[in-house]
This record gives sequence, C-alpha cells and structure tokens, in this order.
Amino acid sequence: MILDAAERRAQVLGFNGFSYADVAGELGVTAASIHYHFPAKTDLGVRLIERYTQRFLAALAQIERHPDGAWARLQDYAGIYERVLAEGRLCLCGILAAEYETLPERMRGPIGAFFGANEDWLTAQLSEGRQAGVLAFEGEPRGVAAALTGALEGAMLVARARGGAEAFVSTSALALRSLCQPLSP
Amino acid sequence: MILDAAERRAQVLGFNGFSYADVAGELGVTAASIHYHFPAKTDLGVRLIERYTQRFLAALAQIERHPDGAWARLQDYAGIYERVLAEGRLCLCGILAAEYETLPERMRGPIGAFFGANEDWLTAQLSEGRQAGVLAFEGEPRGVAAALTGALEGAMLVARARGGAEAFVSTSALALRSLCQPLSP
DNA sequence: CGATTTACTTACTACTAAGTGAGTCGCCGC
DNA sequence: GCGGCGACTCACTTAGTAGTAAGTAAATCG
Repeated sequence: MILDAAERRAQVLGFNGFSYADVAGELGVTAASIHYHFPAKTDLGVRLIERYTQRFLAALAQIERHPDGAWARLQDYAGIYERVLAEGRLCLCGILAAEYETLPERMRGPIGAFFGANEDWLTAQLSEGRQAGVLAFEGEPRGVAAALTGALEGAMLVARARGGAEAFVSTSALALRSLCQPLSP
Repeated sequence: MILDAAERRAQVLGFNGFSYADVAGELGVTAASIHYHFPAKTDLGVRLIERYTQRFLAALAQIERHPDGAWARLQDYAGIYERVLAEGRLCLCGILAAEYETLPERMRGPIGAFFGANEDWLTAQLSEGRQAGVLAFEGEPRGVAAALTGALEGAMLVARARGGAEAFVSTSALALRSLCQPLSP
C-alpha cells in the first residue's frame, strides 16, 4: 500500500528524504500512479499524519483498556516509542517536527495537534494516577506530560544517531521514573 | 561568512533543506563560489559540525569557569539550548540526527561524537555534584546525562512545532529538576 | 450492452539540485 | 610593468524532483 511504503520512508528518512519514484519503485508502479492517488506530495503528507495520529490514539485507547493502573499505562506509553525505534524508525511526527520549517502549511497544524493529543492523554493519566494516590510528580500534570513527550522524542533521536536502540530503553525508563514516581499503596 | 549563513539554514531547515544557491544568494555571490571553498556539500556539512562542536565545547568550558557549583552549571547548560531556540533555531546536531539516515557517512560519526561529548561533560558535572553532596539523582551519572541531553533535544523539537519557545523554558526546567535534584547543604 | 470509472502507463514539462571547468579580475611582491 | 595567485564568475552538465496530459485495459454500473 502507498501509505505504508511512504510512512516507513518518512519515519526513516523524513518527508523530504523520499520521492514519489522511491515509493513507486517499491510498489512496482510508476510515479505518475502515485500522483493519481495523491495529486500533490502535500496531500500524501497530510494523509500520512492523519493516519499515524489515528492509529496512535487507537493504541492509547487500547492501553486504557488495561486496568493495571496509571503507572503501567505510562510504561506502555513508552513501550510504543520503544517498538517504533526497534523497527529502525522514528516517531513520524517527531521527524516531521525537525523538518517543520520546510513543510507546507497544511502539514504543520496536524503535527502540533499530534503532540497536543499526546499531552492530553498523558495529562489525563497523570491526573488520575495522582488522584488515586499511585503516582507522585512535581507541578501540574500538563507540564510533566510535555516533558515526558519531549524526553521520549529526544531520546529516540539521539539513540539512533549513537547506534543504540538499547540505549533508548534504559534512558526512557529513567526519564519516566524521574518525571513521575509510582507509589505502592 | 559562508559557515554562518549555512549554519543558520541548517539549524532552521536541516542539512537537506538548503542549497548552495540559498547560501550564495544571502552572501551576494554565485553558487560556484561556494563550491570553491567547499567542493562538495559533504565538506561543508563536516566543517559545520566541527565548528559547532568546537564552539559548544568552548561554551561548556566557559560554564566550568563559573565557580557556582554543579547545579548552576546544569542550569547554564540548559540555558545554551534555550538561547538557541530563542533565535528560532534548533541544536545543529539535533536536527542533523533527525536527517541521520540521509546524511553521508563522513557526517555521521561527528554527530554521534557531539552527543558523546555532551554526555561526557554532563557526566563529569553530575559525578562532581554528587561527590560534593550538592546533587542527588538516581542511578549512574552517565544514564542521567543521556536522559538530560535527550530531554532537552526533544523539548526543543516539540516546542518549535507547537509554536512556543516559552514552553521550552518551563519544560526544560522541570526535566532538569526531575532528573537531578539540588541539595542545600 | 454501452457508458463510465478505476487504476494505472507513457511521455513529457518545468524546475532545482550538486558539481565542473575554463576563464576573469584585482592585488602583491618583484 | 609583469607574473602569479587567490577568489571568484560564467556557462555548463548530470541527475533528480514534483507534477501534468493523454491514452488504455479491466472492472463496475445502469
């Protein structure tokens, strides 16, 4: 599928790092055929972000169905990032954020919205965890949520450039434990 | 100067986001003249990383000359990132890390080395601070150092995509306080 | 069955990228 | 005044980019 091939390239090489010809080549068709489905590359980019955000939010909803408490959910959240990096990819919106200034206007809003949705979800988990007395952290939940998203995105970026997807595991675990402590009741 | 113009573009748009013609245009010369100084774009890229790393390490050495203790040094470290973002830029090696898979081999090593040097410096400050009893943190200094670098790089990335350089200030301060606590003796 | 739609291909345009080689211009020591 | 040299420019090549226009085979619909 076009979106699958384009998504993998975008997560590895960035949006400006692949061409219609690349995607067409993998699928055994011509570049013009990709233009049939996505007239402009911007259309493809917007669709890519929409689908990625949709699936990401679905994964978060799935995590919420585990009744293992706020701490386990935060660990599961970090686990999503870990699996993406294990495939040699970055977070789509993370790599797009780096290319932000080169991207067409239509793609920018949805990228910010992705991070906003992440923070919203984390904020909810943190608030609930503190309320239930199973989590402790400093300041407002939203601040911790923003720091958590940032720490995971950054840890991915640096881990890839230093050759170790394993390094990410321990770094993300430390960042999570530091930003937010589990309490045993 | 060529390197100044190219560096600003690289920090805003990424290495693949600018061309010789862009840089030449700003300087009022032709692209061929840039090729005279940097035959291949890779040469320019390598030089850019070298100079950035050099200056970054010089700034770290400058911070060490403040005798205000480990905690103040860590805050100064975060302050470097803050000032870069305030100019509308990202960390050069942060944005290059996002483009990592598209970059020529010769540029990759130096990018990893930049992060290595950051971790080394932070590790030294953390060790010293713990030794002196003015800092408390969990686990090995190097782990905290890696988490700190990652958290700052990621916070920058996300802050820019969300329109707020101010958001970075509070996020980085929270990440710093969470990963490493100052002790009053 | 004929009309239309879907998913393409072929062949192309217009443009931009990096990179090259030959030639020019101004300055500096002699 | 003259040779040489560093710093360029001009004119170019090669290779790739997004995007378009026209045509086609096969499936779908009324």
